Amino acid sequence: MAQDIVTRFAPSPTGFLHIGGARTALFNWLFAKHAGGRMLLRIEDTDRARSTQEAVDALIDGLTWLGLDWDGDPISQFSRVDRHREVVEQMLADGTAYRCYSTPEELDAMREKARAEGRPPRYDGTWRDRDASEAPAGAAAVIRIKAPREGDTVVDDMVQGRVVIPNKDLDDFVLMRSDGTPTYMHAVVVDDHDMGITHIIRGVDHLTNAARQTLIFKALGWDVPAMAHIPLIHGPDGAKLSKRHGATGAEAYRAMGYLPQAMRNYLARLGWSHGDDEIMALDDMIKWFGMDAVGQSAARFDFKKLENLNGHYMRSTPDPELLDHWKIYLGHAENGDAVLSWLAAGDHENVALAALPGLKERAKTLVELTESASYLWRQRPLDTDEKAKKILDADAGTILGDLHGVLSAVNDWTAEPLEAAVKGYAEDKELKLGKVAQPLRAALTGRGTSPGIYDVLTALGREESLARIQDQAA
RNA sequence: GCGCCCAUCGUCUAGCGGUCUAGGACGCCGCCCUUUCACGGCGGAAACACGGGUUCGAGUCCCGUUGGGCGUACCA
Repeated sequence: MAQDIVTRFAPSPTGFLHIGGARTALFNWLFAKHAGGRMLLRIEDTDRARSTQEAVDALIDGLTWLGLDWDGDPISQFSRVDRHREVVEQMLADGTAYRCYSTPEELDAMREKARAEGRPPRYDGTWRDRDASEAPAGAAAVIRIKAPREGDTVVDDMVQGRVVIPNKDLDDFVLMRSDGTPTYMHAVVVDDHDMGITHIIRGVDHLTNAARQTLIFKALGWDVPAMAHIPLIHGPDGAKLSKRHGATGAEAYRAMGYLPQAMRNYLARLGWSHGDDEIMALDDMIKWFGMDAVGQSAARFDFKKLENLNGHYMRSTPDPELLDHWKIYLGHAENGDAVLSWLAAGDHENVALAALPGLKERAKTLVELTESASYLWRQRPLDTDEKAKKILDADAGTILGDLHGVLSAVNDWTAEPLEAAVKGYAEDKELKLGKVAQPLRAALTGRGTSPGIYDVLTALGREESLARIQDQAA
């Protein structure tokens, strides 16, 4: 048996689960599942200012919603500072790291000079070989790695291939700040090593970091994990996905009425493919996933395709399950509470369940589903102001269609005559009665397209009403 | 500036030297189904960034150009 595969998702708590991060998590998850390995979760919270509990909760909330689980407890990087320090001490002792007393001003001057001379703005190694006795009294030092100045550092990447970075472009970067806290670069290496990570899967924006981290691994004499740097997700305009593109957090997609299974499928296909397969069951994704089929170019986010995929999952998700997702959505939607309390009352869940088959057929998102289901809880009759709105018949067809809606709008079939139901629906939708009656007749005589009418009545135990309606139609 | 990465229809992609007059999906257009919408079915327009090589043969390999992206912190 080969060594167990261990991947990790290591986000920094920014207040939400970035959609790019979500895909990184998904790839890590799929890769681990595919290999029967584990995925660990590590919170990169060394930046104390940004690392609030809420931010961490938001991360976990996003992952949970997407159905991405991890093994063991989330690990706080910050909690491991003692170990990070210990390793740096070791490097100091080994001579693979050294103290640097250059001031920020000196560093700035250094970079400026280098840039002016057309060289990469790097630390010039002023303190690289100086003796500690030369240190200015009382000055706080930073600890830098003593990186090789000749040769190249090679990153053998599962996605990017063999990437060669000249060492002269990788300076003696900082491992430990003057306040004694580790930098990201150092903490990542120590943690990945200690956590037994075998495969690092993250965005290409870390590719150069991969070279720097390789230097640390080597300085410590540790094995370098396998790496896979996946391409980034760009906005529809081709620029890096950012706030100005609108939704960048997973929770925003939840609030827009997308299903987690649709998100997973969409995200998986962004940068990864399996022949011509578009819609994939989770089990298939796990079975098929592999880094060799991950592309190398950035992908633009396409809402239309996501929407289409979502429509597919809306239709194919079993009603009880869809109802659960709907409730989750409502819990995060603008006016979801009102609907949620309606659902909680009486046997409204059953009413909703009965209406779902017809409703989900034409809704692409849970937002649309909520909208088209509104006849279920709207107060009737409408107040006069609302009635006063012009009763249009121009786009009548657009709105009525759903005969199944007409029928399920009736709260009590035996008490309320069909005419009242139809009238209520027409009023709801601001339609002329005739416009509703016409297709209703068609449906009742079996020529209509609306599928749910008989099913709903049956589901509601209204066989009696059904018979009556059919009589009436005849 | 320097380093690295990328480049097939509008978008996501298939393609791993000949089977490519380049396939699929979304979107778009038309037709059918349907007295609405949606779903579904059928059909259509739509791409190998450019220039050099290598080769009998290049979307596929190499180089350059152009265009994008990432990195270049005592941020992660």
